[in-house]
Amino acid sequence: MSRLKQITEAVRDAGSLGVADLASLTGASEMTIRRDLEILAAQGVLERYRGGARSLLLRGSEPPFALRSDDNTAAKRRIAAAVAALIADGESVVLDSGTTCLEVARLLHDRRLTVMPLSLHAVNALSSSSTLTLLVPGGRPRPGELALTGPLTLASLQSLRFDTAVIGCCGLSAEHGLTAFDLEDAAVKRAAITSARRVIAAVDASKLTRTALAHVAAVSSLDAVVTDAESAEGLAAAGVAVVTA
Amino acid sequence: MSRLKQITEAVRDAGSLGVADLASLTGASEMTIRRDLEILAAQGVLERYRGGARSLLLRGSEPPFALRSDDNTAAKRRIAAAVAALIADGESVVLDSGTTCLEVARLLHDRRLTVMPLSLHAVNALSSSSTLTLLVPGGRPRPGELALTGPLTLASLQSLRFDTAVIGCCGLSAEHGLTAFDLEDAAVKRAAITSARRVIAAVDASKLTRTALAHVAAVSSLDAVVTDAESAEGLAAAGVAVVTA
DNA sequence: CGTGATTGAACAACAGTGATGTTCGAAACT
DNA sequence: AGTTTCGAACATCACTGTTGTTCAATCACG
Repeated sequence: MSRLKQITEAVRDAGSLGVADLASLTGASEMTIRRDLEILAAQGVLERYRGGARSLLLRGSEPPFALRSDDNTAAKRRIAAAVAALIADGESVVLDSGTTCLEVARLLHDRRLTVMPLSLHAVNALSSSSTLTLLVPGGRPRPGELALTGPLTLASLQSLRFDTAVIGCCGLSAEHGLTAFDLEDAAVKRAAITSARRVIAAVDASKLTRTALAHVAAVSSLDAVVTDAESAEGLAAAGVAVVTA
Repeated sequence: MSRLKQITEAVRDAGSLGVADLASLTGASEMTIRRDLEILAAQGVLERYRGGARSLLLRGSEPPFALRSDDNTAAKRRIAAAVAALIADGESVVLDSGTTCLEVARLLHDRRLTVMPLSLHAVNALSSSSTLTLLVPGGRPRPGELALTGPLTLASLQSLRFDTAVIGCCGLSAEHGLTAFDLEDAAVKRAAITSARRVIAAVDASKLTRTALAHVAAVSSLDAVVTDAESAEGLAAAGVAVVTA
């Protein structure tokens, strides 16, 4: 586990912690801790005060992108591979934001497709491809996440029709459907689902036990769920094709 | 001068050249030349054949972004600084593609502005800013240049009104006005100019002696021209404020 | 179909970059 | 005023990316 994540979690659990505490916890020098705190403060994870830092992470919010990106990479890669296998050459695809979908983007780099990613991370991963047609939606990128949101994004989606939408999410359950932490993100995901003929959700096991604030769509609007969890009976019962990666 | 640019120009001037020729010309090993040719072929600069490469650069087209980006940096920085000085805090700015405008983007990173860049390079340069409101236009990024073009870009521009447009160009003269190499780019530039109250052109001296294929706008639609050239009387006579950086 | 030239994969050497620790003067809190 | 904390500057180290070398495979041409 990276030191930044270790610090983030320690500060979150304790509410606030001193620089010396974090130095002895991580084994790094105090100077390094200060540099880390500066980075994390810039990401909005915590707030510095003289001698230490206090957490800014609310319950029900998400740790920032940079800290999630190398979480569970093995599972994400497996899920992403299964999603990529469901997509046929020549299709047009709208690709949601988030770390799992970013892995999907990497696997699509050399395919022959039309792709509209909903985050700048995925745009960057794909912008060097010479085989696919890359479409960038308009919008305001949320800091860190770089997920595109707002009226420009919605307008871009509404003017197009895709074969497939690949949606990541923060929570998924048969009862509450697809949920997201961010309200604007939820609106974008909804627009992406509406503009696609087929909807694939890419969901790692941890998401199946969680429900986030904003409702995106009912399970019935999904065509397939790709997951690494074995226990997805609830979803299968709701009439969705469950693909286990 | 970088070896890649040296190779590009040598091959362009000779039409085609052998690997051994390029190795002795640059002083690098043949293996390195082969690796360079692979890179340049991927950029569409040239075409490889067994034993050498032949140029694909047409007269009237532009060398790719990666090769222009560290050309004349000193002049570009000066021009960019003068442009940035013309922009007041709180303004909304649409920022054209190209290497000069990318320098402007870098200088705007910590300002309090609303900025819509027309190339992904500038988007990336600005996406880590916490002070400015970044708007991404939709569109299809042109390979290498990463300039956004197409109907999505035009729609994004048409739905907004900016205080200032900062336009780079490929050619500028009192007689032929502002010109660009790429037709789609020209349409985007035109839309940017239309959607802004004030138009600033950022033009290094080499552009003032050139005219490119696509007409963008007459000199009279510009409010100011920022350049490093001394001899801009023609433009001043046409009624434009000329700022010498 | 053979022969010589060309290619690219694999490895080694090297330089440039980024991360970490240490020191020390300046700033901040008590 | 005294103590603590902070961050700039420099040294060190690991790592990454670039270059060169070697060699087996491939290609073009006679």
